[in-house]
Amino acid sequence: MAGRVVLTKDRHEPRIHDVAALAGVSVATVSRVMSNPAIVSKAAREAVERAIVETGYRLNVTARNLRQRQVGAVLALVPRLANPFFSQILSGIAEVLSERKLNLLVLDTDGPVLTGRPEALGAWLTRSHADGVIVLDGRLGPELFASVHCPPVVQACEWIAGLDAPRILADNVEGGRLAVRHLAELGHRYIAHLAGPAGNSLSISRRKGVERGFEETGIASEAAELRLSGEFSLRSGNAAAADLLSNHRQATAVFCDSDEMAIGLVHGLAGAGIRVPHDISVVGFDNIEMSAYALPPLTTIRQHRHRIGRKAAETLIALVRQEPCAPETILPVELLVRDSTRAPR
Amino acid sequence: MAGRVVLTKDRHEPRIHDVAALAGVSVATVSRVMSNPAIVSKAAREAVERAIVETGYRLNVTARNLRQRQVGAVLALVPRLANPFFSQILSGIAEVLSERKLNLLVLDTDGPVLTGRPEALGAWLTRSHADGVIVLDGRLGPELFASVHCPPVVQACEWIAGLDAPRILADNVEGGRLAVRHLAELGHRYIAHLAGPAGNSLSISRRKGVERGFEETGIASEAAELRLSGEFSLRSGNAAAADLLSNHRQATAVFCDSDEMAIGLVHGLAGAGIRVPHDISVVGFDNIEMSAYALPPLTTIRQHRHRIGRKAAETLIALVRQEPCAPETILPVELLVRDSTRAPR
DNA sequence: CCTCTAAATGAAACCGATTACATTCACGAA
DNA sequence: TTCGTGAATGTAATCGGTTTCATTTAGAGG
Repeated sequence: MAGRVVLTKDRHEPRIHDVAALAGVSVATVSRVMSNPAIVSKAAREAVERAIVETGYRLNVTARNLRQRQVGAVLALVPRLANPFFSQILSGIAEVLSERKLNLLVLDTDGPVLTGRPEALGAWLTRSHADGVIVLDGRLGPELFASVHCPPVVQACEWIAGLDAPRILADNVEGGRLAVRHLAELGHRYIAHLAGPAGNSLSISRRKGVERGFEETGIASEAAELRLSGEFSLRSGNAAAADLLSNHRQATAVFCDSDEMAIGLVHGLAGAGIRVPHDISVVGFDNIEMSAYALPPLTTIRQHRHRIGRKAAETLIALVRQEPCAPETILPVELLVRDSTRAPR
Repeated sequence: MAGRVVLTKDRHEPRIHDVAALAGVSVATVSRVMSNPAIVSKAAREAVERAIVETGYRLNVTARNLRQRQVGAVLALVPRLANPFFSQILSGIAEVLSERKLNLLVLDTDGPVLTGRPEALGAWLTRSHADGVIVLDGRLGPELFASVHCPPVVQACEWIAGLDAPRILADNVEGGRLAVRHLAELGHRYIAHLAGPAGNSLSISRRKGVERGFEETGIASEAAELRLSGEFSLRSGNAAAADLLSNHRQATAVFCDSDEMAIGLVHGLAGAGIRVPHDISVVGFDNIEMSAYALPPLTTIRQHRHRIGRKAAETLIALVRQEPCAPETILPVELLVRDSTRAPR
């Protein structure tokens, strides 16, 4: 009997056709039961549902995607996947996407395959690879996304000059301003700014806030030139300590463009016998989880990375659906005062 | 005028058929030029290559995947995407995958869509969703992966009891042993162990190493019951400080199952006026980047997370290709001595 | 010149779904 | 009875490639 052997290994996975045959309907009806049950009669629907269970049928997503000319996935371009800063944004993105049954694809733009030849990235920026792209790397060139093959793009956190795609940003200007005002109110007049790499979009905005803070508090002349730069990392923060001590001895406080740099800086200062906040005050940026547990716990500017990720994903989905969406969304930041700042001696 | 605009949006993207027509060959030849150029004549190949450039043709990956009955993607199941620990493993995975032109799909098993109903995960564990799965979450049940629809699975870091899939692990036993021996050699006899959640596979292995260390150094009787537990997080490490101080005052050293717990613990102890390593020594596990910059810099067990990720991806690829692969791979760990340990007072 | 073989190529089936369009049917109105 | 209408369903085209298999072609050997 043909029907008896059901569980042989070599029999192919059940397809929609098999379900249809067992339920005694056409494949179109089976498809409708899965996508829009309301339009099929109760009898047929139940027969199909039984047949699905009985055959152990699973939809082939690739086939559906081909027909519907979609991919069912969104690509996230992250500068350094190993960096905790980004993982929390990704987590926000992942949250929204999985609600929409979309997959999250991750590409490390600093991975060995891509480094050195950014044009290789172009191969991934295709409508057949992803329905949309979320860029977290501000270093990429705008021309990469200019191709007609490139799906809709949203920028989050950092932004790319010349790229006309919606941006989801923290209020970096306000963050810089808050940090400086906090320090100025404590009585600091010589405030150094440890920024990111030259040209980084985050640092540019924050610098603007810093200078606004200087003006508002009337300390522009003293503080204006106390500038350092790093690359957001612990290591570069640590290295900045030496720079600070040799070139900017008058500084009594440092505002850092990332918590990691701040923690690295504190470490470096400690190595030179300088204690925070006793000798120098330090303010970070980001409020990474670690900052609350650092010694001393770090005063910092909190940005809601998870929320940025969520908003970026939501904006991208709107963009893909051709719904209207704001060209720029700025999410609020707040100052968290902990123990790394106090009045200068 | 309708005809005037040549580059209208509605003209479909070029397909393989268009390339073939322009090059004056069949679609089969075009396909061969892309997948196996060696078997087509030089003349045809060059004509096709020209046509590809001229039309701006891009392969539709979905169509190819459908025909080849593959997905071109690997799914990583991570417990908490926002946790820096996992991002570095992911980065290793991503590296290998992109070398092989495979996509990395990420699913946060702690995301709001999945929490509370792990069976929802089953929908993703299908051959049509991914060619393979890398599980980083030891809390999932083995039955999830037992379905005939589930693609090949590899476990990394943590492992699931009862799941018969290759495992890529750090040498956790040796890590526990190294930590204890180091402390014992410094003269500690009352060594507490701050483990992960009860039943966690990592903690079980490390405990085994800890006890081996106790025996080897002859301190089993003193140290055996100095046990604490947390959940690998900063917060739980911080909370463990109170527990330690109220229940295990005699401890002069603590071995923690993660650097994050260790840093949280140091923070909690500092709040109670206990200084590390002056009053208590602390050893961590993982060697997260931050541990070198903590105050004090943390003595810890280094595990090569990036390498674990790479190895996991490589193993999965072998598995998918039905090549032979080891059921268990153990990667070495090493002790890094920094400043959070010293002889007891 | 004929035969044989290997290389190059093309026609058409195939992957597994969705969906446009046609068809059937039941029912109420004319 | 006849017709129109809308709901339910089925047939077949379609998405865009890959790959099997058959055919053509070129070159070597007899």
